[in-house]
Amino acid sequence: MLYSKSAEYAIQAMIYLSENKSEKPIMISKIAASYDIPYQFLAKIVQTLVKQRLVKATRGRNGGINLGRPSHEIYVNEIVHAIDGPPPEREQCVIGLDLCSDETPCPLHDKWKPIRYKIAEMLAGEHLDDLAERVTAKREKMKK
Amino acid sequence: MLYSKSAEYAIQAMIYLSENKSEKPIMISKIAASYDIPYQFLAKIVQTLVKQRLVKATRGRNGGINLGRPSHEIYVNEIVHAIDGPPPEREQCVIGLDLCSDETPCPLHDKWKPIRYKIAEMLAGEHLDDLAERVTAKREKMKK
DNA sequence: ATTATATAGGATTATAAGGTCTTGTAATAT
DNA sequence: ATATTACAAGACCTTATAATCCTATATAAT
Repeated sequence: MLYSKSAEYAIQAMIYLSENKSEKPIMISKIAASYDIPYQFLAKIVQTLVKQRLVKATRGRNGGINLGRPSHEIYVNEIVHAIDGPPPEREQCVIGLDLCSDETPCPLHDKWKPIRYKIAEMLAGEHLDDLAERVTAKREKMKK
Repeated sequence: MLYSKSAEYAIQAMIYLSENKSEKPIMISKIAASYDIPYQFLAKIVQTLVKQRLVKATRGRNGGINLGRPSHEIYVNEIVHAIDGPPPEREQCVIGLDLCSDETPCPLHDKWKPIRYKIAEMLAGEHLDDLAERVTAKREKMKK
């Protein structure tokens, strides 16, 4: 809906890294198993994250991946853009009408614009530390 | 984003019908040309709209299509559901976490829920008459 | 009746996203 | 040194959406 399946997996993987902070690298296969993501596919996604410096990879025995930066400095929209590419320059019209803009708005324009803004705000306002914390809290709650 | 390309074309076509109200049927090819939609593709989409009774088709010479009901009684979400199928029973989590619900919310849950509601509200609140009127107004504005 | 014209609909192709397979390469424990 | 382990990366397969092709069928004008 808001991003591709790949980006979704990337977010999940990075939440995992954030939850399991450790000096030692964490294996991609472990993350894949934990979130039930196809291993090979996640490995590919991680390659992109590495190139974008969102995660650091350590090769070889005892290798794995770590966050590229502290978890409170990584925001969800960064992950999405790293995987799905940057957002379009000119936001496109909801009903695909050419020449739709603030000056000549399409019929849904005025209702859609604030919603689109809210979405961007949501993704830009959440950092990994936040997410991981709440996932952990959720796990606790579910044990009961 | 909110619906498939097919649904987008369907909305455009029905706006056209709403703008050009007439007793006589309007040709699919004319609509396709007007909105730059691949003709054969639109024809196929229209077949579905006909089955769902959102438009009425008249075959043969001088044939074409008309709205199935008055334009002020047709809402955008009906068109979307007719083409893309009905919305899922259980709304799915934004970051794809299983077991995400109001009771055990995922990290983005509280921010996403009201946005999702706004979107549904937007699509359910706009009827064709409204849209067509504004498209017409827009055309006028652009002439200047 | 015949012909032109428009939708109906099955079969097929194109493209992109999602997912798998296989081999290469770096690091380290032995 | 060498075997093992884990990421890197290219080629390939699968599925869904988007788009096209071709023929059938209905209808109205001639």
